[in-house]
This record gives sequence, structure tokens and C-alpha cells, in this order.
Amino acid sequence: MPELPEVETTRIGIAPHILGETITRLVVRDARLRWPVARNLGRILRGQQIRRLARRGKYLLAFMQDGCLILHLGMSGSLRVLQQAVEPGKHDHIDILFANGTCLRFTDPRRFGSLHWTRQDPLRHELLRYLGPEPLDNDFDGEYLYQRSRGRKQAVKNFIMDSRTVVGIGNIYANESLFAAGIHPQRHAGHISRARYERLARDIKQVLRQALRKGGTTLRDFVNVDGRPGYFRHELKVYDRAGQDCSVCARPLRQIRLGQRSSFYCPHCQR
DNA sequence: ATGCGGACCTGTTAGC
DNA sequence: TGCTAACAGGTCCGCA
Repeated sequence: MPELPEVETTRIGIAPHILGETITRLVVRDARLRWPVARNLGRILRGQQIRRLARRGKYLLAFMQDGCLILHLGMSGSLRVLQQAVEPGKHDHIDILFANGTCLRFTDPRRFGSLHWTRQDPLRHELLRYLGPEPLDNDFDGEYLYQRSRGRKQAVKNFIMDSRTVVGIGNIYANESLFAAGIHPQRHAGHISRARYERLARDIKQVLRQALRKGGTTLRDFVNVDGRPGYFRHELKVYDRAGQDCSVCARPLRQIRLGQRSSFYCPHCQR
């Protein structure tokens, strides 16, 4: 479910409900996430006040007095704010309860998500320290991609989906960005010109910003805290559109597999 | 060092 | 209708 726009939509949605609020209790119904939830997390979080809610890549960072809660939604995770008690469903693994009665509920059918606590700077945490730049920051640009890709034979799609290259770009937005930039997903990263990377970097930013404005992409079940889906799905030009007409040249879009992921492209517009 | 495949997990859908 | 296989928004790990 979540790539950068969905995680950011989640952050913006839940922030006003939990900022400044104090945690009274953690309810862990199933600790078996990607990594087991620490047994003592409840004791640690009790009495902590949320000072700031940030995002790094697809990680949400809840800063508190004594440390920071690092949260990842994995492939199928989501967060919801509940103002009154709602019977937990099968995949509602964790509740964070606040003094004002709010409940932040973590749901994750596939359990690829995770929760970590750290007392140091979360950016130094093992999971975060090797992450590449934020795609919407100024230090991410065509020149950066060009320099970093020299000598690499990896398919450009895999290259931009690697969080050490740049964070936040998952399968949907990798496909969409490459289409926007007219680059074939299988092209070797090291064989792409500076000019084409300039265009790709710009298109990545544009695609992500536009998705953000639409509240992210809902394929099956992503909803923001208000229960509304993301509307970027209607803007997808290639993702999940194999066989349909290219919106630019009207020729049929193709699907291949790259690095175990479905890849969609227009063989005419993308070279 | 780079790059690839496998692994983790459950739910949904396509195909026989 | 029912069973099975393939696939799904992520990313870490180990091996070549």
C-alpha cells in the first residue's frame, strides 16, 4: 500500500490528533511484525508525549522526550485514528492509547510493517543510516542520479527503487516516473545521459507531488485517517494497465517482470 | 562492490 | 463450486 505519498498522507492525517498528546498504554495483540515488537515497548512509551511527527523515506518518526518511535507500514500496513472504542479486527495488531482518549491503531494483514524504539538520533539507526536522499529535497537532482549511476548495469527501474539511491519510490511511482520521462525501465542505469536523468529527477518530483496532492494512490484498501481513499489511481498512466492504450501514442502498454516486480511501460514512448 | 533471487506473510483473484 | 497458483503497494539478507 504505501509509497512516499501514502506515508506522507498518513503523517499529515494523524499528526493533528496525536501531537502533544501523552501515551497512556500500548496494546499489542500480535507482536509478530517484520521484527518482533519489543516486549518492553509498552513500558517505554507510557507517559511519553509526542513532540514531532516526521518522515524519512517510508519511515514515520514519532519524536518523544526520551527517544523516537520508528514506524514502517511495510506492504499492507496502515494507521487510523479512533476517537472511540472500536472492536479490533483480525489484523489490528497494535493500539497506541492516549490520555485524551484517542487511539492510534496499526493494521497490517501481511505483517511486513515494524516498530522500533531508539534513544539516539533515529537517522543513525541501522535501518535508516544508509538511506539515500529524499526525492523532494534539493540535493536530489539529475546530476546526482547521473553521477551515482556511472558504471552500473542494473536496470534503471531497480536503480531508482533502491532506497540507497533515493527513498520513497516504490513500484507504482517507479513505473509512472519512467513513463513520464520516456525511459525504458530495463535500460542500464549507467547508460543513461545526464540530460535524461535531469528529466527523470524532475518527473519523479512531479509525479510524487501530484500523488501527494491527490492523497496518494488507493489500489485496494489504502485510506487516510478520514477514511477517504487516495485519488491518484485515476492519474496512473501505466501501472496495472498492460494491454491498454498508451495515453500518448495509443499503442498497447506492455508488462514485464523486473527484479520480481511487475513493470509496465510503453515500448514506443520509452526507450 | 554490485546485483540478483529468496525470504518474510496473508488476502485476493485468475484459471482450470 | 472448489482447488491451486500467481500475485500484491517493501526491503532485508545472503550468495555469486
